[in-house]
Amino acid sequence: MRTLSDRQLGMLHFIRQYLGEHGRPPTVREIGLAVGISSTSVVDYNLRGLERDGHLRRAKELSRGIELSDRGRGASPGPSIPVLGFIAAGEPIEAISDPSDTVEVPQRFVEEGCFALRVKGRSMIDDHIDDGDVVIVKPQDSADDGEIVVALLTNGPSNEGEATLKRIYRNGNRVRLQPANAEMEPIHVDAKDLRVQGKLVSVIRSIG
Amino acid sequence: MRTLSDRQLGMLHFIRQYLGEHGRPPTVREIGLAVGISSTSVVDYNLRGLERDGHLRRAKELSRGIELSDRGRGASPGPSIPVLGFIAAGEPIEAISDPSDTVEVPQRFVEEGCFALRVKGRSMIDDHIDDGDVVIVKPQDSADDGEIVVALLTNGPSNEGEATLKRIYRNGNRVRLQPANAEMEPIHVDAKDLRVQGKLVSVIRSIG
DNA sequence: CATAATTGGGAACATCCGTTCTGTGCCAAT
DNA sequence: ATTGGCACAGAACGGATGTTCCCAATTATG
Repeated sequence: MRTLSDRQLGMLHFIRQYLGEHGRPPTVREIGLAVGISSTSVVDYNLRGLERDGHLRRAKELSRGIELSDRGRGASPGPSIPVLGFIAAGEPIEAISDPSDTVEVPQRFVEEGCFALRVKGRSMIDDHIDDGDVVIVKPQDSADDGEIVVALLTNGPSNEGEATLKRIYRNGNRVRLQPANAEMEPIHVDAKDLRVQGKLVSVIRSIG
Repeated sequence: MRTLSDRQLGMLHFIRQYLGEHGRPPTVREIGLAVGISSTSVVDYNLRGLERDGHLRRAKELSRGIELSDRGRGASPGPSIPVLGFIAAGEPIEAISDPSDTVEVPQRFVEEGCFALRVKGRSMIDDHIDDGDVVIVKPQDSADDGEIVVALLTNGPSNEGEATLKRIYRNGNRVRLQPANAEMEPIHVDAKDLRVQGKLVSVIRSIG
């Protein structure tokens, strides 16, 4: 996934704000005015980028045809938590450049301090977690056997930790991290080289 | 207060539905098309009436400048909605005997009047909807091709309608209902024998 | 360095869309 | 019968709006 430019971030932020304030999407020219773009073609150009990356959808040839993909529309936002990044079994969490990407979630997840990650790819398909799904993770430093956890490998090849989403199985002080994909091999690590960051508590999929 | 004419009632209803469906207000011409008014001036005329009675507000000279007043939106009682029953592709909705089964959902689903169904069995596994998942359904009477809908077959073998969850594909006035399971055959019915009750908007899975 | 790709600006175009004007039929009050 | 208000239809005006074309500046890319 590409990183969003400052302009696109600003546009996304303005669209969300405008929607909440007026209950209708802004026009291309209103967006341009708000983020300091004099030409409608440039707004259109960046809207294409945002649409391609799935941040919004557009109805062709229709005034105010912008529709934000995930988050609730307008009037009363409701409880929401930020989406911290992308995760895919076997790959590190990508830092996300869009701080305004949030999902609306049930209240209790907010109360429990959960965070959200957007699933990239279909590497967790055996658990029926599809590309684009949002997983809700409750922070905790331990987990029972067979639970799906966000695990941080502290002693990997790179010094930086890598976080992955996998099922966890303990065997003495050896730990097996089982991917949710039949074609991927499990990872075996020492218990001391692993830190559980949280446990998967919910999967939320938005259609359309 | 004056009593609203049938036309004004229909317009108000359409505006509310359009807003929920598209996230933006309709244009004058879209309203006219929906309620069977050929002239934009008549729509404008009735919109004036609705505005005068406080049912909505209008921004002057602005495309899609209609905004429903609070009275038009309907209240939002709480953060959870009841699970109405079980559903499985190909089988009717079972009435549920446990009225205490509710799911906590994002606020906007409540505002949009959604209801929830608990998935029974793995007959929708091709869409990665697992046994025990909760599907959130937004009430609407139409759907685009390929969308997953709750469809009511009004002219089935039994006189009572049967509701199923399937992907919908239109072909003239024939409709194909495609199950989400490779081992199940699609159903073909006349468009007049089918009523779309709602569209699948979200899947929520709780772990543990 | 040369070339292409990306990002942006300005203007023009076709259509969308709110508004207004004119006219018609209906109905009740005068 | 005449008047006036109401609900409506059709057409047209003008501004709003999405889209596209052409060109410039910047940044990769070979």
